Amino acid sequence: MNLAAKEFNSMSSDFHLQSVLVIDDDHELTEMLSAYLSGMGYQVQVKNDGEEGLSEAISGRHYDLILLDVMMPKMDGFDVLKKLRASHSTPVLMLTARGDDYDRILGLEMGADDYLPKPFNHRELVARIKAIVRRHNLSATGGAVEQDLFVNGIFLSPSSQLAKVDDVELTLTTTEFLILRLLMLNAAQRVTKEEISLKILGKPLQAFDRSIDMHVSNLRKKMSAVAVDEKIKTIRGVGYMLITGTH
Amino acid sequence: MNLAAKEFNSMSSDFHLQSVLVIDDDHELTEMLSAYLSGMGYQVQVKNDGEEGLSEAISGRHYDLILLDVMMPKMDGFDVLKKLRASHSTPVLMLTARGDDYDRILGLEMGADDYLPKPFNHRELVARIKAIVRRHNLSATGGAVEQDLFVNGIFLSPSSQLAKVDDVELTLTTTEFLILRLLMLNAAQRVTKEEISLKILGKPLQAFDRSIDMHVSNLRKKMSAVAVDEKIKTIRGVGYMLITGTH
DNA sequence: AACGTACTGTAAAGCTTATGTAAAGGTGAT
DNA sequence: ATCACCTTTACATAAGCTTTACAGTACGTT
Repeated sequence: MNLAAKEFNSMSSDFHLQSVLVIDDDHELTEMLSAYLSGMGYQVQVKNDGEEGLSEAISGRHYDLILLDVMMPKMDGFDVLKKLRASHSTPVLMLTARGDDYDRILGLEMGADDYLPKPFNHRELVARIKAIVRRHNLSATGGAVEQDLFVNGIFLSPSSQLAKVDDVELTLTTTEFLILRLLMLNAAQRVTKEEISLKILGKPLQAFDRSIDMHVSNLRKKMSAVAVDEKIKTIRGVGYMLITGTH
Repeated sequence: MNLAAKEFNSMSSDFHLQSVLVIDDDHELTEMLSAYLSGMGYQVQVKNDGEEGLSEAISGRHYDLILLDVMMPKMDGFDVLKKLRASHSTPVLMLTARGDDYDRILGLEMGADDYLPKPFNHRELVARIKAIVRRHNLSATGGAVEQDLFVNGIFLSPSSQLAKVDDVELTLTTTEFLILRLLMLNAAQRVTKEEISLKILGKPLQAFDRSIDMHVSNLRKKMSAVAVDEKIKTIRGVGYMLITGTH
């Protein structure tokens, strides 16, 4: 599972965006993080010092992820993390600046899920978030059960990440699985590439970006090896749509 | 009607920018950009240094897009972007020259909506502008659900981009779909070609431009293959009108 | 009624851009 | 280091928008 997994979990049960708490005293950085993550559809809360950040983190409000700076006045990231871990197991991604005490970072096993050295670009950030959310979801299995889907001969079982077409099992990658699921959840409705990119790949669709086309192409190839009829329709200039067959 | 226009914009594949701010100290380039963008019907404002550019950007005047050079004297593009982001979320396309500080670009990557390395050609510029505006418009209208329409035996479902005439499904292009939709939203009312051109094609109607006639012609051809009665009436010298049948 | 003009219908050609996909390249996980 | 997978590149193809060309039509004028 990747970044989209959480969002896609909540899509089936309840429409509630993934929420992220950003704790960093660098206003420029938090502005940019906020803009970027909001652009990805997440609800973002920003706190610009450790104390405020901690009280927000343990306020009772739910966060799916906390981005936590190490170097901050008053209470630094390690202190925040220590106090937070006393009561919460929220995933934490630590943001470390060059020059931070690497021995301390490496030596301490305080429960941060990962470390991301500054400066970082959005690709690195997305990759780390994916990794964290995946790990966290693996251990937190008790949550909402996702419904199996069955549309036009395609069977999807999210709990086992199993896909069958006409009773033949397919081997899909996680991304392929999630795209197929998004299309099935919106069967017979247009799904834009922008939406797919944001929800599944976790990044805005860039000009000349062909990766979604490739995933869809691979999906089609795998499905057509089993069933003859077209399952995914192209809507030129817009995106894709799952064919329901009930026209 | 305003509402309809807004609704329809959210599904149009092409968006018409109103105003663009260009911030670059290269006079030659800004003149070229200004000429080119003006030629496309946009209102273009040019500032040739970072400070002026920033104050213009936050002056209160609305801009749909800012083209921002990285390398400038006094205040460079990153500084402008940082200060701008403190209060504005205007889409920004950064223009980066080879030799710009690549680490910095990576580190601050998430502040801008896209980067365009110089030198660039017009096609690439247009493609990236489109991508940015499309993204921006999507997040602005993302949740809006568009209503199905049913007029005179024609059924339109925007969510599936499906059109049926007398229960027979039609295969329409996006432009045809949008024109039909505009006519249905204004059923039994005259819709000028000028309006169709502006709203659907995103450009003013030019002399001798026959493309709308062609789209309507194609629409009629597809519909008449299914239903015998005329659905679209020509209003000579004005435009077209959807016939309601109840007259 | 005949004529002229401007507009419209539409087939066909031209042109631009989006898409499909193989192959190469890159990246994180193991 | 290897693997699995995601992304980018490159090119052929398809889709569809626009232009061209010409025939037909409305409509006012003579």
